[in-house]
Amino acid sequence: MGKLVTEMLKGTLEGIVLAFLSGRPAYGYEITAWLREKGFADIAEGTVYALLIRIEQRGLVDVEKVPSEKGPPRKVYSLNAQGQDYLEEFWRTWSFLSDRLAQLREGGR
Amino acid sequence: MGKLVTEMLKGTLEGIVLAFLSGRPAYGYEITAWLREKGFADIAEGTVYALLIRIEQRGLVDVEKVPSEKGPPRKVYSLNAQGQDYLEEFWRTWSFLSDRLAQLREGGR
DNA sequence: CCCACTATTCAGTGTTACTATCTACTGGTA
DNA sequence: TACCAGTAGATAGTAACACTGAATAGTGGG
Repeated sequence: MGKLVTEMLKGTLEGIVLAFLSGRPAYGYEITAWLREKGFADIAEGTVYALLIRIEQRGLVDVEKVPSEKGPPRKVYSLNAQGQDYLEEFWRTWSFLSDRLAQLREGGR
Repeated sequence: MGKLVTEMLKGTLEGIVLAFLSGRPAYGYEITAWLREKGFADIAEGTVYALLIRIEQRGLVDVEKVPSEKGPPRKVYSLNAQGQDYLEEFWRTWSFLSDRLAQLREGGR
């Protein structure tokens, strides 16, 4: 979609991935494929892996290495309690921003 | 509000300011005050001025220097045709992202 | 044996918002 | 007079994040 969405994704992509992980554990390659399918066609794989490492280092997810039938072992990420808390705060912040924008869009002062 | 909203604002703040300018021309100090009032309490003034310079250089706004009764002259920004186009594309991109997030929030697949 | 697919990592880049500070002009007040 | 608060804008340096492009590694098929 271009540069615009790239900038908007900053801070948001993290929430998107965490929200996905709140549904079920998943590994990087899988998450990338899901994003592509969902219309985020141009999100680079490298971006997702970097993000996963970041949220792991912040202690928002637990990681388990699982052997794969095809290719190298998968790193399966699952949202932990701290991640849940963070996700809730993400939704609060998103709501705030989203509300402001909606108001602004309707010629709101 | 903290780091979360800071990251989310990347790419969005620009749209917010452009949307405001689509209503009427305004100058930096005024925009900052309006943002504060609207709940974006911790947006630094420097951030707004830097953003205005950016959108000016991209040709999205016209600028006029207007003397002020109090303090140095104001730089009044108004959205031009190119800015209008850009704003529309901003809203399209925002809608896309916003829809995805809404879907995801309702336990969407 | 090489290629396609799966799966992850990493170095280097660009954009954006933040912090902190500086300049500059007006009016009020000690 | 000297200083300060309020108005108005500019700028240098920093941190965070997504992107590009390439490398590595394992499996199975032509």
